[in-house]
Amino acid sequence: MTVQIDAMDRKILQQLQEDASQSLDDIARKVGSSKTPVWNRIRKMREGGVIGQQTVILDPDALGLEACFFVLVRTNAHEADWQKKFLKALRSRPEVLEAHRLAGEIDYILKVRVKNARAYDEFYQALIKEVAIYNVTALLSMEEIKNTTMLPLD
Amino acid sequence: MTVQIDAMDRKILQQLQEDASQSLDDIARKVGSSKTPVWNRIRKMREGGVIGQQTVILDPDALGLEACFFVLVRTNAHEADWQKKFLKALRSRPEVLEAHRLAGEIDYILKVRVKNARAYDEFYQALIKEVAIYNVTALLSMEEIKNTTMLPLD
DNA sequence: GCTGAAAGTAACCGGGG
DNA sequence: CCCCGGTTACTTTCAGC
Repeated sequence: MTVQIDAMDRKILQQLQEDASQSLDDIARKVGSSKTPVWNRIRKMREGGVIGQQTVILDPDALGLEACFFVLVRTNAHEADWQKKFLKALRSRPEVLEAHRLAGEIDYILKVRVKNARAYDEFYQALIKEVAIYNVTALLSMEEIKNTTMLPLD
Repeated sequence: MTVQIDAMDRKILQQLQEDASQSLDDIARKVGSSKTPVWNRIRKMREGGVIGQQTVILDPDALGLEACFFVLVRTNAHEADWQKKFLKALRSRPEVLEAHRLAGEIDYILKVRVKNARAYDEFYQALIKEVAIYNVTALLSMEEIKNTTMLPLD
C-alpha cells in the first residue's frame, strides 16, 4: 500500500520542503531530471499521501502570538470515554498546535501558541473545565531556537 | 517597521495557510475581493516577513521517521560560551525539528524526529559528547494527536 | 519511462479610473 | 486604492519513441 520512495523521490521532496513555490523546471534541473518524470513522481507521492498540505509559514510575532507554552499533562482517568473527550477538546482548539500521547509518567504533551500569559490562562481554565486533569505543568518558551517543518531526508 | 495586519489580511493568510497552491483568483473570491488588491497585500506581507517559507507537509511515517521524542534538558552550565555551542549543535542537526529555551526548572525542550529508538540514542550520545548536559529526560510520543503549522488568526 | 510539444491557466505588471 | 487587459511563464496532458 505504501509508496516506495527512492533517492530521486527524496531529492524532489527535499526541494519541495525547501521551497514549494519553485517551478517544475527548476526542481527538475536541480535534481538532475526533467519535467515529466518529476511531475509523475510528485503526483504519485501526493496520491500516496507522502506529500500532504501545501502551506506557508507565518511569523507568529507579527500576528500578535507572542507566547508559546509546552504543557505536560498527567491524568488519572484512563478510560476510553475520558480520552475521547480530551482529544476532541484538543483538536477543536486552534491554539493547540501540537498534541502527543506519551509513554511514561507524563501522559500528554501539548504545544500551545497564544497572545500572552493571560490568554494561556484562559485556555487552561477552559480546558480543565471541559475535562478533568490530574496534574499540569506549563513550560514557557523564552526563545525559539529552532522551529522547522523540514524532515531530514538523507 | 512592522506591517499592520487588518481583517482582510487575516482572511488572506488563513487561505494561504490552508492551501498555498490555490490561485489568486480563488483566494480573492473566497475573501470577497479581487486579484490586484489581494496580490498587493500578499506581496507586502512577504516583504514584511509576515509570510515566510512556502512548503509542503510530508508524512514522517512514509519516510521511515517513525519515532518522535520530546527532550527536556537541564544544564548547570549557564555561561554564554556553553550556550553558543549548544545552540549551534541543535541548529546543525536536522533531526531536531524544534528547540526552545525555557523559563524555570527545565532549561530547554527539543522535539526530535528519528527512525527509531536506536537512532534517538545515537543522536543523544552524539549530543552529550559535543556539549555537557546536567540532566536529560526523553519523552517518547506514542501517538501524534495533532500537529499543525496553522496559527489561529481570529 | 523519457522527450518534446501543445493547450490551458495563472502570475505579474503596466495604464487608466 | 482598485479594475482591467496584455504578456510572460508555468502547469498539465499527451502522442511518439
